Amino acid sequence: MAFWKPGSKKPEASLPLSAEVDREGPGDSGGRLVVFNRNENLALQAQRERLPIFKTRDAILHLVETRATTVLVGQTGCGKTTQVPQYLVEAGWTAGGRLVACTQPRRVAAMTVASRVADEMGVTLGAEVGYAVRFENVSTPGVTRVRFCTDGVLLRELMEDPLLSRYSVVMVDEAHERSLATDLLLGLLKKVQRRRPDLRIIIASATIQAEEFAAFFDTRHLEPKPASEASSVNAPSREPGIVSVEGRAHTVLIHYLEKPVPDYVKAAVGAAIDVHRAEGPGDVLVFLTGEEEIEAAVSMLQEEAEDNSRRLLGGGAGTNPAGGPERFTVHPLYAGLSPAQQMEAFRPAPRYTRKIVVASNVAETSVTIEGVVYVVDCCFVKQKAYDPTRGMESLLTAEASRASANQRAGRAGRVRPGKAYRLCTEKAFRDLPETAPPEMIRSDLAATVLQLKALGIDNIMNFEWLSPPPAANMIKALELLYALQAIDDDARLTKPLGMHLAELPLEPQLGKALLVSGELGCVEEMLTVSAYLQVQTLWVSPRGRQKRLDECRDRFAVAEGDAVTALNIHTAWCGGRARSFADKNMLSHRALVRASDIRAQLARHVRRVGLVVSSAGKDSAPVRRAMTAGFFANAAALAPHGGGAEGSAFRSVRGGATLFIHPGSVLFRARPAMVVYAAAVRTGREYMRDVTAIDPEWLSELAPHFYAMTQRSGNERPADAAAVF
DNA sequence: ACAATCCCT
Repeated sequence: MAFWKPGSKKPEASLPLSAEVDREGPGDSGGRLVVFNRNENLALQAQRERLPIFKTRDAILHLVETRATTVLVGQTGCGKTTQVPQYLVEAGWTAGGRLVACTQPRRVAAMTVASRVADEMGVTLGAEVGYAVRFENVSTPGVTRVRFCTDGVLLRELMEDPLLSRYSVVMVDEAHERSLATDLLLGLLKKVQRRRPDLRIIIASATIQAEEFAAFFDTRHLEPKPASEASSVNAPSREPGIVSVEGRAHTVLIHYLEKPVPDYVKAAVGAAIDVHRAEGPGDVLVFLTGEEEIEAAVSMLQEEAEDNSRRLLGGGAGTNPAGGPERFTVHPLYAGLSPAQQMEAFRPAPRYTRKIVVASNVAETSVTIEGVVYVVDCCFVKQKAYDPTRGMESLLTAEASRASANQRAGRAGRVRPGKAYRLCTEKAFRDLPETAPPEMIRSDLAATVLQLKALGIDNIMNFEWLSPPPAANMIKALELLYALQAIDDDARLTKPLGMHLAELPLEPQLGKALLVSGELGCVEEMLTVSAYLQVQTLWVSPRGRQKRLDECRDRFAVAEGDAVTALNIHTAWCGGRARSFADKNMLSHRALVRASDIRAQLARHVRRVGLVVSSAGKDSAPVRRAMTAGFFANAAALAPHGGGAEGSAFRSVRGGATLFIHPGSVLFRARPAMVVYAAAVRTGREYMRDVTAIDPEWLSELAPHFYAMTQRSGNERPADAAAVF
């Protein structure tokens, strides 16, 4: 492997936090912390005390006691997620009926970590220890003391209880990931803390971002409280404390390329094969950016595996010079695969066989593959970007950050010391950005701004963002909300429309489409459409079965577009809700169940808002009118000459951009005169997804204010936006 | 000769 050069700094000094659940900890369960026979629990207690974090237990509790905010820096497997909430319980933070919250960016993490902690505390999940994720609230009012939840759930809770009055401590875990929800939550928590000095915040973060969080929460310069005020006597210091916990990960030796390579997919395949031939036992995890690359690499490796086993003839227990197996198997892993296909990548390899998993970013944070000792990293990621002038999100392949590459490398050090091979030179690596740009600054902000307004934050320009989004993104969001009549000329939330939109767990445009269905007499239908537009992978798409998929889709497809097609699917699915129905039609059973769950949740919201549930029966026009009333800003007209085999070209009504119908839409080959779309995304071309054919007349009828506004000056903005200029 | 990083209310 002459083309590899070991990194000059041997193991990475500090791998960032693993985003998954800390698994270190006592292996057994049972035993209880609130006990009458303490001896029973000695083994459990001893194991908890062996965790690296135990050494800093007192320091953590001291900081939480004396500081309003504590930043907790902890590496993979240090036990922070499972132990800190328990320390807080032991130290009395849940006395007097108060709760400790611990937020996670992902549902599975919230659920599994809650279950783990309940085991360690010897209580039933849902009693003293519970969790809350969308559709599932496993907790008991008055009994639950520690509550794990997604950060999205806590954000919603903030709308009902703006001071989070039930909580004594909120721990925001995996904060270094800088997801939109985490950033928003941290900004709001800072605000809450000003009115509730007793609220303690713990931010669990990777090393490189600890200072940034600490600086953000440092409020020593703000309004020193008069000494006469009783509450200030015991008020904690406004200077955040930082505490660092050592991890338990094994060292990972990093290798770099001596020279850059022109094709990283081929290079990744070559590196995986080199590792297989030269290294000892242990599975290989290869990071590439997306499905196309992954499938290409898998087929190359598959070919090699077949040649390889032909060469080996029988035998089966052969080893290479380093003692590694001679045989290997190959598995793709990305979120678009069905659960059954994903399982293949997790199943341990047969004896005398090495497993090579070629994965997307799912394997960086969301899931862990046991047994990985070698990582190959292409050092690229697919990253969302937002173009405010076009109101369009795009997905571009970008350089990975060093933090992300370190996280990937860390996947090799879970079971024993490992090795990581980066497909770039060491110099190129040093030039990579330290961290990825926070999601907040590259996202459509309409829903975020709406939520802030609903929380009474009227001047969003003055909101203390952890990373302020570009002004253009905020203006775009305000313009859209204004056009939807969710905010008025003074940029205040309208009543009741704006309020209701903020309460719905939908993007504002779709929320508007759902709310107007009351007047249009198609609430039943719009509940279904709204729910189906929320699920991403409705169709199963195994490679090489494109024809069959098209046939299946044609069974439900109608010329009115994807929304009306969803109605057909839902009606057919409701016939028996059978898995066999899903399989027969190449639909994802899981997605159908999820759509039904979302539909039920939306139905509850809609009833609370006072909509009378109505149905338009077989007439699709009201549904398409409702879609127009929500997505009028996303209208596009068939271009006179455009298009060919790649689909018809359209021109956006506002802006005149050239757009194509996404190949996944039922209207891909159709040529409707006018459409509205729920989302536009740029990959190679600019594509419209979730497309509905409409009557052009409807635009001026259902959104006169918007189209009149565009014609008059094209320039009118609500007050909040105007203030920037 | 057509497309899909990843999460979440």
